[in-house]
Amino acid sequence: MKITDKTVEIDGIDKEILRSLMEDARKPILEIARKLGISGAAIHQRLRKLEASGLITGSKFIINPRILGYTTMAFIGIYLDKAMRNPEAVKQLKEIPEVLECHYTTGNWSILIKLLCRDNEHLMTLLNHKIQTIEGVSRTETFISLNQQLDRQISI
Amino acid sequence: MKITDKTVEIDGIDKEILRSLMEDARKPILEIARKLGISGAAIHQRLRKLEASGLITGSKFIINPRILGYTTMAFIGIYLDKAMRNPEAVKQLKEIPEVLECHYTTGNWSILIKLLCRDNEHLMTLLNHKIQTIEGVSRTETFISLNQQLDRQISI
DNA sequence: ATTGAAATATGTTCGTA
DNA sequence: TACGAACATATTTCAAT
Repeated sequence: MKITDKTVEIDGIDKEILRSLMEDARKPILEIARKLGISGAAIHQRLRKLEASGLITGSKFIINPRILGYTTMAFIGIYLDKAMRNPEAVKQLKEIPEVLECHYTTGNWSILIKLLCRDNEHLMTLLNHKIQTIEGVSRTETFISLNQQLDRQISI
Repeated sequence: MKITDKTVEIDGIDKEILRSLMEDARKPILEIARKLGISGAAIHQRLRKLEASGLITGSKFIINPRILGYTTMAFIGIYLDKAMRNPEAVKQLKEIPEVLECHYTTGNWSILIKLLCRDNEHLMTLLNHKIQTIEGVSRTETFISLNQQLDRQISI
């Protein structure tokens, strides 16, 4: 990742295009073009510009993990006993597929992770056998998400 | 949201389709079809089935907030002084566009939120003027993400 | 930056196996 | 489920403004 990113100016039409595609990545460009009253070619060119600027980083299908039996989301604050071992600990955390996010944070912990597992038993197994066993991990604090009320990107 | 979701069985071809589209929602179905050696119509039919099952919930363009000047991500644990006021507090949190996630959690806090702001000053303004001022919020604990190492969906 | 038109590629439906 | 063919749309490029 770059150390610095150049910020970019976007106008109202760019915003409309982005809002449409952030909501549904497969919405046809021509449909957006008709809605905005400009040509498909214009949208196409603006999208190329937005991609070149680095603002658009890709697109994803979003799946509902519950349908696969993953119903328990949790946040775990991790205390590491030596700062030197942080990169190695993070490397091992990344290898756990249930770990979805991993942040170095200010505050009490060295690291905060978000993870998604099947149920509480699965969570406990991960904690005992995959996370607590990482060298340098001295202690963890677990917060189970009882109910996620919101999940969105930044508003444009 | 439904109280219960029926879990679903998916085969290896479904997984390949999903993996392709979770990585790039605009990848042409026909391209996936060629890669897997089956017809486009078959993929189309499988996608309809996966949508009907609720496993696919949509698709999104992913944008890089840094390009818009949003560089500071933080987690905030919120103590609420009366459980009765939780729904109203959550409602007000949702109205803050910088709040990306909001979870009821076990543990010390009533609520954990994830938010994205321009810089530390913006974060402080949000805390003082938008979050601490919500009725029922007694105390907050802020953890700034110094570096996000990982951001992904569940692996299929 | 935007347009329309042309060329290419994809999405979608349907009858059949 | 999967296929292929037929049809409808969308993407992409380009010369012109």
